Amino acid sequence: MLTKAEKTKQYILETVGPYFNKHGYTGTSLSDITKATGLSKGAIYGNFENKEELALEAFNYNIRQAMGTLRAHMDMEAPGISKLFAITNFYRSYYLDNKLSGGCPMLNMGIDSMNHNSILYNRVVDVMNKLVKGLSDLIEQAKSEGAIKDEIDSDYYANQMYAQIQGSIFMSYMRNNNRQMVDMMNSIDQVIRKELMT
Amino acid sequence: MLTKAEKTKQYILETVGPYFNKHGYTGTSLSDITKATGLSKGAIYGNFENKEELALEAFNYNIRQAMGTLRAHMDMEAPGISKLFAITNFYRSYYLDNKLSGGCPMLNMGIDSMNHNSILYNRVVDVMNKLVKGLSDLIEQAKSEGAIKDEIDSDYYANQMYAQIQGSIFMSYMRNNNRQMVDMMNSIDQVIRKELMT
DNA sequence: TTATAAATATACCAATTGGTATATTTATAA
DNA sequence: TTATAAATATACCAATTGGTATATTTATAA
Repeated sequence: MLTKAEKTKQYILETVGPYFNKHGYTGTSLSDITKATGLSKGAIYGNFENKEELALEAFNYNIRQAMGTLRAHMDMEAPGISKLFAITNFYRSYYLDNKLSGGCPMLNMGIDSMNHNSILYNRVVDVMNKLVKGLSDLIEQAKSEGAIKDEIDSDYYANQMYAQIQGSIFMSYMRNNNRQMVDMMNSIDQVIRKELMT
Repeated sequence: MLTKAEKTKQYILETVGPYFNKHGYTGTSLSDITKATGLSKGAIYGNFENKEELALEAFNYNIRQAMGTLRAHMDMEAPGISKLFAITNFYRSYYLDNKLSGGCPMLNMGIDSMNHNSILYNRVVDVMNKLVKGLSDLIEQAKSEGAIKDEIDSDYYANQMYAQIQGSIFMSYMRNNNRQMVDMMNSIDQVIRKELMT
């Protein structure tokens, strides 16, 4: 069972996560935090060492939220190639899924923390590398299952795909329109079918 | 000849542009600005109405800086197809060219202003649409010159390219490495050659 | 039920925020 | 050279910043 403090901590992260995602690190003040949570500074500082630690844990929470359904899907037993298509499909609704919580935490926190806060920045880079590695591993799996050509450079394609995903996320959020993400996912699917698959 | 105030205004924008680009709107304080310029608040507020107007003009300055060499190139008389390749070539050195000034103003200001400052945000979207339109027009030009197939949807490809460019910018800045941008520009060149060209 | 520990609220801190009114300095035209 | 206009510096403002020490409240085990 969760202690009271653990519940409070969880509640703070849930409440404050979207706020940090929308407004960034310096854009979120302690008074924003106390106002949004209805808690006092005592409660905040009793559960988190300082604003930076709170922001870091809020980012981790945001990533879990944004990636939630995908991660569960990936842990299931299934062919690599079908998981690849599940990923593009996941991103087809990504814009709408994350609109209310302020957009893509990777993009938001990456840009916000660059030149600014190395702890948060390094965490973003770390998550990015893990996500790309996950993509690369899937391509390798599909290769070993005979669905994707042996000569395909999985790292290269994983990086290209992630760049295309992030670029389309950026444009969709700028234009307040899902269109670019759908177009890009269709395009990635086509590359998988025409260039990668056996 | 420039008046003293005009020179000062220019000097402020040059000095403060990279600062806003690196640290964002809320991350740049008036005291940062006076410290960086060596000028007083009187000088700042004598030349700009408020912090927001200064940030907007600094963004415009940053865009001009980042796009400078490209714009001149585009205004010259040349076949559309060669201008398209000039664009991918321009972005091959974009990461390094804009590293010192704090990265891509579109990406930085877009994310910084989203949910936060509608004037700056709208300006980013406006510039984005103009840049994509420019790409689309080039494809159309190349079509009329017989270099690109008639059935190609120029708007679609222009949007795809811009998303790919921005995504690779993001990854390159996160990883502090030009690699992703070069790979992506090569990939775009290939699409132009294999899918678009006659 | 009570003593103690855990959790939260309150009151306060110096430093900084964006901005303004006014004083002072610097440029310009006659 | 001087009067005036333009430009910049200074001194000040209330509000807000992240953070802390301590008081108070709430949960927990005996």
